[in-house]
Amino acid sequence: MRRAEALRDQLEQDIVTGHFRPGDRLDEQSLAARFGVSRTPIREALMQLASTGMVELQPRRGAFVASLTLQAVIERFEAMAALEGMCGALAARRITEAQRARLVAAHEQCVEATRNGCADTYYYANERFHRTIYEACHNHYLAEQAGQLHTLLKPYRRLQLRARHRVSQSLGEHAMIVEAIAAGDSAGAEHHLREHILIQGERLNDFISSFGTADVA
Amino acid sequence: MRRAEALRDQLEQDIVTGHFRPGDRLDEQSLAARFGVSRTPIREALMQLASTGMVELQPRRGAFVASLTLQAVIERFEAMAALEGMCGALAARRITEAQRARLVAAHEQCVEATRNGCADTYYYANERFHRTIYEACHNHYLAEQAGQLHTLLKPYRRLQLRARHRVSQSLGEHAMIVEAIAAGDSAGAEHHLREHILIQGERLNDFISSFGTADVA
DNA sequence: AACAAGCGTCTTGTATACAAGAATGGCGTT
DNA sequence: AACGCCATTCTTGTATACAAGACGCTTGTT
Repeated sequence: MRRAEALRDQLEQDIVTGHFRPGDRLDEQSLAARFGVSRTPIREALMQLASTGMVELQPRRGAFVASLTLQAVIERFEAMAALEGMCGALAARRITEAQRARLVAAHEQCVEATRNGCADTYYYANERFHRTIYEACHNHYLAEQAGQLHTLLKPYRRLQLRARHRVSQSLGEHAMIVEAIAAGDSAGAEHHLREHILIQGERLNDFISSFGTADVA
Repeated sequence: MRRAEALRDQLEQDIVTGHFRPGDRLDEQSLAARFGVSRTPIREALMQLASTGMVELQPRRGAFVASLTLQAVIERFEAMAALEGMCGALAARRITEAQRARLVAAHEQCVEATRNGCADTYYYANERFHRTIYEACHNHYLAEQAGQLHTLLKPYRRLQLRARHRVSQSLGEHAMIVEAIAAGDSAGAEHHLREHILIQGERLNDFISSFGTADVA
């Protein structure tokens, strides 16, 4: 594998896990020293991350971990609703038997995790749930785009889950989504998935607004 | 402006206008020599184009003008339908008076151009029509993504217009879109826009299939 | 004659060197 | 003492040099 790609993945991990936080400056020289490489592959990795929206490049100023305003996050939730809704619509028509089984399993694991109050397990099951839908739409490009946004919005999704009754509501939405997809109800799957995403944006908005902070970081 | 950005724009133009054709190899050294710069900014420009999908980077093999298979093009039309549909839905609720006027004007110019059989004028009016909708959704990110796909699919859209009766059909679709957006009919705008895009993919499929070529290039 | 293996060349990937713009600190002025 | 300007220094942007993998050609063998 090219070093630049390995570095990209490593940096992405560092950002997602919070080692680097939104707004942090990503100094090329320090990163190069830390990873024991030259600035060249570092720059390449940063540019790739910039193209996914995880990093913001300011000309002649350097790279920063993307710090999205509430407005920007909501915009992305709206776009995500469109993409994921389409995934659902297509999945309802194209899902394979094996994928359907995996979707149901992931959903049940979500239910189980909620019953046990196990936040981490819920988180990963939820991840599998959505990734399965992406896969089931049998549109590589769409799956890729949706997955990218999914990753980008990860931290904000975690946040909105802390809104009152959000988890149990979310489970109900998942149930309707599973049902619609299993029934081959394209329009229903799309509708429920879209609302499922849009609600997340709205709940996040509520949650942030109640703290009065403009920046989600 | 950084040289890399200027080079990216120039290369994009060269690809869109057909100076470089799908599948063409983009040799770093030749490009560097042609533009009188070193390979470094060339590489940067190529990576940026790769992130938009206009260029494909094969590790250790080099850069090629993206040559999408029919399957890949259809996937992108589906994704585009999702994004543009959402643009329409939001535009129906958020469009300003000025934007509405521009939309109507662009539509009328499309009608006019068709009546005169002026393909180029139609093309640019159609461009304005769609760009106005992107703008009217008042979601910068969504507009950006939709615009990027719009650019990427440009050559394939031109192709499907050659299908029988496609232009006049397209005009009818535009009319319904304008009407829905003007009426604030969010669901209607979304539906008509989505179908408008999906049909393009289908007509393209018909058109290509009737020639029996697997590659759209 | 056809195919495979090895070598040479060419291209990409990475490192280093150099240039140009931005930030910061000190000094001077008010 | 505070504000502004200039110089220094640090960082990014670009050029060049070097390394390593891929392709093609030649040559030897079957």
